[in-house]
Amino acid sequence: MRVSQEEKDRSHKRIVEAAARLMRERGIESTSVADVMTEAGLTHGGFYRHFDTKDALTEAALQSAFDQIVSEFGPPASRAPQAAVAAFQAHYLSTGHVANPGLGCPIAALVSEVGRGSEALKAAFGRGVDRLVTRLAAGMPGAAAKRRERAMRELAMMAGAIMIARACDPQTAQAVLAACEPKSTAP
Amino acid sequence: MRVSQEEKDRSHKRIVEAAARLMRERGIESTSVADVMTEAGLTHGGFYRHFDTKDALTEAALQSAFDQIVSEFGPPASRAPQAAVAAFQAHYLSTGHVANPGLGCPIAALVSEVGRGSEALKAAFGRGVDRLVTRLAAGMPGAAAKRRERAMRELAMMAGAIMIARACDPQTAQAVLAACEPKSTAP
DNA sequence: TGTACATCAGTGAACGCGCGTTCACTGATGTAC
DNA sequence: TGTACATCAGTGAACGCGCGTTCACTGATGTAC
Repeated sequence: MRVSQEEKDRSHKRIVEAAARLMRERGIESTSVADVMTEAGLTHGGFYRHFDTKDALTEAALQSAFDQIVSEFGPPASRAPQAAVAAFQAHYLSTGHVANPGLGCPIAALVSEVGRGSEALKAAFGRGVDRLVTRLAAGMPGAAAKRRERAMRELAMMAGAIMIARACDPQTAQAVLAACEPKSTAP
Repeated sequence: MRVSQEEKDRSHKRIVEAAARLMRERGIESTSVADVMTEAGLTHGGFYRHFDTKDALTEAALQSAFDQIVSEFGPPASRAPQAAVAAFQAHYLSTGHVANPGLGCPIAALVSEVGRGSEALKAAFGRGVDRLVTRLAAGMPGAAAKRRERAMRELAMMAGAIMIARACDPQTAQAVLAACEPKSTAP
């Protein structure tokens, strides 16, 4: 039974958001099209009215996950970018983030599988990384010329720490998080 | 046709090493038992004379990959641990490492999938991380008490950088590697 | 505004395929005498 | 040292299962008049 255009748009959004969450939780390969459709309240057959292939869904889900994490910075015109970055880092390096990949950083959740994926997927990932680095760089201390570099270093370390924490026993996980916490912002 | 014990031992080693390489290249899930056995010069049916399950092979492969990367440090009694760490870091953050995951760091290649794996797998991974951190810490500058923490930070950053470089377009990849290179060892 | 009809979102069965694992079989190895 | 036999590493066909994708079908939506 055909549904209205608005209803279809709502279904589309639910599908993408379900995929963004499930893929971060279980990995891209381990998330089936049928799982995503069930989570979206639909049956698997209707999937191909929304996407040509699972790959296309993966790209949309990746984009959606980056949108979400970038939006957690708050509006870009914020008056206190350094405070925003500090809050982001504290939130990022939390045990909550380790335990809940489904709503967490897409880099920490999907980077490996994207690295083995299509060029289109890598391009989308690169764009997401770029957006995140730009927001981080805006709140970095030090010379403007070096802020972007520093933001990349911080992001690599934070994402690495979360992934390692997820892949180890709780004790080692805690040690990694503690080691990577920002202490003072350099003398 | 039954083969000698020594022949079986050689087969076993070939299976584990093929798995360690293929799993780092393609990921654990995307590496089939049949692929591994073919690579080892055998047929898939014989696999279960060596391992009870694919999970058991994965654990052995992980161990083997960590053995390999730790051994690249050279003998532990080395007189120049700081130089060994500097060489390790330069080698780690190279484009060659980005392009060849099969013989590279198991953290950078497998951390995500291990994070979704069994507790046994995580325990093996944690042990590997520990060994690597210990070797790195021995060559870290600064107070002894802080060396281990610093080694963990460096390892998280280096592994994060390699993974991000693998998942982006070549241009972004190069920028990440450049940003994470050690410059000077602090004043 | 009302009617007739084409469109198409969603359903659920079906497809071909690759996977991990099992199994009957082969024949060289290892062991008991 | 030589013989008889049990063991078992490796082979290749087969299994059941879940996957991405296709398809015929349904009936409400959207459009043309």
